[in-house]
Amino acid sequence: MRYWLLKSEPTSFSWDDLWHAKGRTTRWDGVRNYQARNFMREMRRGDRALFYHSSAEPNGVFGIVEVVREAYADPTQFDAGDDHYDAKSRREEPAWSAVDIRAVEPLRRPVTLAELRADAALAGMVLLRKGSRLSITPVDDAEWNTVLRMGGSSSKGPSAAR
DNA sequence: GCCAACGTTGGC
DNA sequence: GCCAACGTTGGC
Repeated sequence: MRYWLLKSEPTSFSWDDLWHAKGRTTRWDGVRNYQARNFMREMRRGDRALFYHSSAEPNGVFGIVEVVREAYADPTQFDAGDDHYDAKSRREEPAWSAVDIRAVEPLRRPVTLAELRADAALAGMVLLRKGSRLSITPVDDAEWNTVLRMGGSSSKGPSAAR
């Protein structure tokens, strides 16, 4: 199983929105960056991800989600009424993908961006790299365990997962 | 609101 | 193929 981090601006879709969504599940769509899209295509059912609020007060990780459906064609790319419509994308070969995710549990304490930056064990996190703007980034096992520990999560690390 | 960093677009 | 201009992201 691999780990990821998903960014969302809570003013458009928050951890709370996901927690109260039907089945605590949503389609993660609208990604229009190739690198992020490629990461999404690497996601496998059962992979877990940190749910991160950006452009928020505070910024930080609020919960844990699970991939419940692997990459498929993002329908918003074909919807002329959608903000994420892409006139150049062809149905025979869709440019953009979506996955479905389900909320697993909130962190007991959200872990703020400032706390992430302050922890030397997380210095290599893709999220924290200078200039990093990707909405989907990989998280390694050690980083995952560190963030969950900081957040007081009851979930265990890779060895005890599932 | 500012602005650094980055990705994309389009003229050449 | 180069690269300047532009738009977006996102922390501060």
